[in-house]
This record gives sequence, C-alpha cells and structure tokens, in this order.
Amino acid sequence: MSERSHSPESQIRPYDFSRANHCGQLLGHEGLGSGGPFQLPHGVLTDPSLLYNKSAYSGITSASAQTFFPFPSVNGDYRGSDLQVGDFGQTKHWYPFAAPEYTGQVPGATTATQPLNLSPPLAETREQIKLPAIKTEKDSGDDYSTELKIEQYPSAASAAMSHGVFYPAWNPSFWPGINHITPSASNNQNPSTSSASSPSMSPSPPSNGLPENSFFRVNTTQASPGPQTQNPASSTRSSGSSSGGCSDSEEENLSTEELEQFAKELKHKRITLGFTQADVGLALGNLYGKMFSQTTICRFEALQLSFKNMCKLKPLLQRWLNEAETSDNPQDMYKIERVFVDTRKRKRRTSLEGAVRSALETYFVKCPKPNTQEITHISDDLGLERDVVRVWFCNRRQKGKRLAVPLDEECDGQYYEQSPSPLNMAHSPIPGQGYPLSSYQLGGAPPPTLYMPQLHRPDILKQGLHHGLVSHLTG
DNA sequence: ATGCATGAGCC
DNA sequence: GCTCATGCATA
Repeated sequence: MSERSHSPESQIRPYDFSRANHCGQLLGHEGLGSGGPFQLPHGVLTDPSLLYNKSAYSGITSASAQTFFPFPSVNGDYRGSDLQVGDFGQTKHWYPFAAPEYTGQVPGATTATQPLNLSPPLAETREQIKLPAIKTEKDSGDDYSTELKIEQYPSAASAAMSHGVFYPAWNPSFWPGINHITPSASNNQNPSTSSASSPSMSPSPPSNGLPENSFFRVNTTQASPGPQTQNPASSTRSSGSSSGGCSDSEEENLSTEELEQFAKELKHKRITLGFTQADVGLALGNLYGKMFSQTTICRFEALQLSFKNMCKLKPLLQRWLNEAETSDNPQDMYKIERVFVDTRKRKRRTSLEGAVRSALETYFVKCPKPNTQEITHISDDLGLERDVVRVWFCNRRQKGKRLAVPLDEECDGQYYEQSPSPLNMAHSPIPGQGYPLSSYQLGGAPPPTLYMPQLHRPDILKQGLHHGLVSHLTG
C-alpha cells in the first residue's frame, strides 16, 4: 500500500523534511550535556542538569533557542555506565540461538480451536493465544530474518486470505447502524449474514470485572449515537473491489470527529462486551482474515494511528463491533485457527536508559531528522549503535506525528518547530500523518505545524508527549 | 500503554 | 534511508 501516492497527507504535510534540511552543523561542537531547555520523557530526567525550566522552553524564540543544545557533548555522561551496555559494541544481538525471554505474544500463535461455547476461563483462553509462539530460533547462522510462517484459516474466510492481507468485500449490510450496547448479547438480531458462521470472538469473562478499567462503566448514554458513526457514504463504495485493498476504500469521508467518536464507542462497547484489545485483534483475523495485535487495537482506541490508518481500520472494527453486539453468543467464537510459526530472530530490544533518552530527545528537538553523519555522531556520542539511533529517530518522528495535537489554544500549534533552533532546524517540516484539516484548524489559526495530527485530544497529548513538552505546552 | 524493531514501498 | 503500518516485548 503505497500510502504516499494517494494519501491525503501528502497534501497536508506542513512540511516534509527535505533531506536538505538536515541538521548538519547542529551536531556541532557545543555540548548537549549542559542542559537544554527541555524536559524530557517520562520522568527520565535522571540528571538534574537536564531539568530545564519551562519558561525557557516556552519561549521558543530563536533567542532562547540558541542557548539550547550545545550539541555534542552528551557523551561523557551517558556513555558507558548508564547504557545497557552490551547492546552496543556488538553489532547485532539478535535473539540468536535462544529466545529465552521470548514470551510469545504472537497473536494467533496457537492451534487453537476451542470448542465453541466453551468458554474456558478466558484467562486461560488468552493464555493459549499467547502461547509460545514457536519462534524457534535456529542457529542457522546470523540470518535472523529467516522465517517460517504457517497459517491456517479454517474458517469460511480462509479461502480468501492467503497472505494475511485479505479484506473481504464489504457488504453494505455490514453497515447497519450500531445497536445499543447489549452486554449480555442476548438479542438475536441477525446481524449480517456473515457472522453466523464466522465466529471469532472471544469475550473475556464478563464477570471478570475487567479490572483494567474504571472505564467499564456501562453507561448507555455515553455510547455515542449509533447511527452517526456509520458512514453511509462509505458503505456504498466499498463494495466494489474490496478485496485486497479495502484500505483505500472506505476511508475518505471520515472526519476526525467521527473517528474519535468511533474509537470511544469501540472501546466502550468492547469493554462492555467483555473483550480485550487482543481479542478484538484476533477476531478480526478470524472474521476478516487480517489479524491485528493488541497494540494496534490499543492505538486505534487511543487515536494513536495515522489518520489514514484509522480510516482503514475503522470499517473492520465497525464490522467486528456490529457482529459482536449482535451475536447470540459471542463466546462461541473462540477459535484461533491460525498457526503461526515465525522463526524470525528479532533483534533484542534495546532499552535505552533515561539519560540516553533524554539526550536523544534533546538531539531530536534540535534536529528531528539527522543525516547519516549526524546519526553517526550521535551514536558515537551516546555510545549506541547507529541503527539504534536511526530507528530511534524514525520512531520518534513517527510518534510525534501520531501524538502531537493541534495545540491551538495552548500554544498555537507550535511544537517541534518551536524548538529553538539557531540552526534553522526550527522549521523542520515534519508532516502529520495525514490528518485532514479539521474544524479545529479551519478556524483561522495558522495551520499547526509539525507533527500535528488534528485529533484534538489533550488527554492523549498529555499521555503521549513528554512531560516537559506537556508542561510547556500547557503552561 | 508504549518503546524499540521489522519490513514493504518509495525516493 | 525514509515513511508508514504494524507488532513484539516490556514498563
């Protein structure tokens, strides 16, 4: 799916870092350790020197900016000791020959097939899902990319899904209005035809108390008005050639508000029905052939996916929700009919120590898109593998796009670009991930700039942005 | 819930 | 090598 070509984002991107924009000199010679004006991530400020005061940050005038990053020298402090060493130095620590720590959260990595209606203690059920995903690491040399996947889709949908990217043809019938919450799933409305035979839902024991949330307060009023979540328009168009690429189909007309509302509704109803995020992800696989992880469902609910991605997933989730709600017996759908054997050796996850993260964050503010040399410089400085640094920046940019919010009222949509940057880094054009301009922005305020999807979710912002940034933004 | 990683598609 | 979608692993 080449997003680029057709995604709306291409037009919206406030800026797209042109490579030319690299931060070149930034990595210059001043020393970052002295303390920039930023407070970084999740309480990672282990080093007092990194506690920058908000005012400095807020100013974001170029003036203040200049005082920031004394780039280079983050080194001494972060190197060695703090770092979980072991990771750098050696080139690649893939889980080579043994993945002891592998817990196998591989969705669908089971053989499954639980008897219908059997409602095994879900806990148990889920455990199965998480069964050690057979990630056999073969020592076949260093080739960590070796992989073997065996997927079976016994269900009706199976035929169509061969590559895990199958999207069934949308049937308008799948888009009836969403019904009200039906906790007990007692009603028998016959949903769409499909569901009957394609069970794949595995609600967690409802009575289980859903410890996780206080959110689990069934409040029908809160349930958003069903109908409106539907997008009639979209339903019509999907039918065409759904397969393979639903992605492009049903998304267009969704507004951020609709997505936001749907996300809330999904979460609320999911919880009400007793499903976990993982359940939903698996259910999608069984029902529609495309499985998703708990992570993705979580991000969907939290609106942390790109607009395009949200639009793409919404129809699937909508269908699932419809079926889950109308199913007589959602529990009977517990079938993990997929055997997934993946022997890929994944690189051991690097866990960056707080100070290092702070340093990276500082570098990021200064230069969100470092070029090769800069990356090298940073990696050397922090004693990290280049790839780790590169990936960190990639992820950081992605995260920024996902989480940033148009802080219109709070700070005029200034975020990264505000980062003072004597070096012209300030305007680094990091586009949002395709969030269309929403009503928020059409208001007149200058278009939010960097990493600013339009979802206006202060709550998310606070969760997602680093404390320092948040405090800056809100203060 | 989220940090780090992977891989496809693209330039 | 980047973006983007996605997920494993973990806090």
